[in-house]
Amino acid sequence: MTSRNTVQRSIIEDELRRLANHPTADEVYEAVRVEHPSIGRATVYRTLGKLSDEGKIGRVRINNGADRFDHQAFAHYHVRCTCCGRVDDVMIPVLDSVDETAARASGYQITSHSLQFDGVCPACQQDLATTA
Amino acid sequence: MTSRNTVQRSIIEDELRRLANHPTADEVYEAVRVEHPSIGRATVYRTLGKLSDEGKIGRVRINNGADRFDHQAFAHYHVRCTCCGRVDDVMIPVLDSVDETAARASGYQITSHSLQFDGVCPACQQDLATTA
DNA sequence: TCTCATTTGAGATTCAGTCTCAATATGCTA
DNA sequence: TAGCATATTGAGACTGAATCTCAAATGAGA
Repeated sequence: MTSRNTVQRSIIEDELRRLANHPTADEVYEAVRVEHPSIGRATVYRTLGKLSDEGKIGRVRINNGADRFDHQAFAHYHVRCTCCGRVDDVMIPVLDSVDETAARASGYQITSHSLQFDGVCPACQQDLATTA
Repeated sequence: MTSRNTVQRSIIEDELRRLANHPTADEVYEAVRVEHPSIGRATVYRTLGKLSDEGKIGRVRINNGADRFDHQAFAHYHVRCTCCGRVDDVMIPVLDSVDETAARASGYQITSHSLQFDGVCPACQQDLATTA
């Protein structure tokens, strides 16, 4: 018995799936609280962390901001809009070969890499264009 | 008059250059304090931030840890050892073309990307081999 | 040298996340 | 189906990193 199926765990999983678009742990917490006010903040943080360790969900580490969670578990990259903060998927092929290249260049045994883009989302591009 | 040459600023720059290997802001602060105990922590954080904004030094954002600063300003990637936490340079060519690819895939106007490797450094590989 | 906007230092504050620990709930065993 | 060992929860304290506030100090143009 290493991992138990608790009510909280499935509530949190469901909420993440419902929110769909890369919420922070705190956003999940607030969303969950609406229906289940007794759930604790630590539980949400703990559970999201555990689920991502188990590979059931993805965790997107944001430079200079709270981690975000992704109901899609498979490996893919992300962009963050530097204007509004939203985070989207970037569906380009995963760069497998860079790990090998980096290993040769550094002497490290590379276990993974993380690649994140910064940019301006379509909506903010629009806003900037009309404001200017 | 937008930016002044203060004593503190050059002390901090010198110390970063002396430390050479990707210290955190707090490590720079502690190092600076040895010779200049009156310098403030906020000043060190502020100054390192400003220098990196100006492009005079590099800032390495570490997943799940304090930012590190790099006296080398030109763009290059980094690896972090998951055992001992040290950070090293990865001297491989910068992937310019991914920005274009990501822009097409996402609709974002990409301004930059950050790529960070995780792995095991040569020293820790050695340790693991002898311990096992 | 005067003047004044920029910068500093000390400490409070924020933010994200983890830890503690008693109480609770899960699920194995009988 | 009850008993039990232990994993998990919830509340709030705590941590680490970084920023903010504001009075005092200081750089540099005039």
